[in-house]
Amino acid sequence: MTDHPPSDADRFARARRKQSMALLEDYVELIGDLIAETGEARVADIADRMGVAQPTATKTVARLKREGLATSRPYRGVFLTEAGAALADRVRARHRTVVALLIAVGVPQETAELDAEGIEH
Amino acid sequence: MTDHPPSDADRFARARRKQSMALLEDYVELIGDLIAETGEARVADIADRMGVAQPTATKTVARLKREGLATSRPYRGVFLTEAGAALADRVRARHRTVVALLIAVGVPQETAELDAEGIEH
DNA sequence: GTTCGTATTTAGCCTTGGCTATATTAATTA
DNA sequence: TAATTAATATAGCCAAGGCTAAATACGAAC
Repeated sequence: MTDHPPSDADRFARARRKQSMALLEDYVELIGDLIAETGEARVADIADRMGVAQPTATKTVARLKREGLATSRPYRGVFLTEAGAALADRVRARHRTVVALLIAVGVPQETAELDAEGIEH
Repeated sequence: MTDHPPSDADRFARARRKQSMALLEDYVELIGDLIAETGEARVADIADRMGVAQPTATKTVARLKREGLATSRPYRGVFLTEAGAALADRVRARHRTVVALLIAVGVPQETAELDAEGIEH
């Protein structure tokens, strides 16, 4: 046993769980980018890049902290924990892999870049 | 103007909107399947196939009705409107296209079937 | 024609991910 | 240093998509 063929229900449930991680991954990756690019990740920049109001970013950062992926000092920047940085690396690696795969398969580079994010999740 | 390169924010916003349609599409497709297979789409069957509690299915069906995609008579089955049936057709067509594309690219059939749903959204 | 079991709905709660408006804190500049 | 501005945080709202428990309607069987 324990090798049922996956039912619709199973697959939908899995998809829901995946999707719930996706936003956290986006945030963690973006925070890593911002720190790399500008030396710090401010909530305002995160909100701007995510296309979201600033309080929304604050709230999601709070969630990242709850999940042990980030830390922050009030009115100071946001920082990744080791777990957060590791996750950001994994996400970035996956991103590169998917883009490479799409290009290998003949998708134009620009399109590949745009589509990769969607496909990963 | 109006041809900015799409910013991160734009892309994330678009992704969010897409994703908000995805569940409705799944429901509509499933309802179409159930009607085709068994002659009717009962809430209990929908809930079961979606891997969700019955009240959750009821609530989503209510949303489908609000969006003009389905109708239902209390304690009777759920039916697709013309718009709903059209959407189901589009979703199904897209599904076939994606699977075909994956197979053409060398993905084993089983994997293709499983991955298609994720990739479409 | 009641009664009983099953299907459906309703009520009420939770989390996520948005928002706006309003504090509050930090930084800058006069 | 004091005042102003900009950044962050808090409060409180909304909809979606989950859930469980309780009420209600239907259909069947007696």
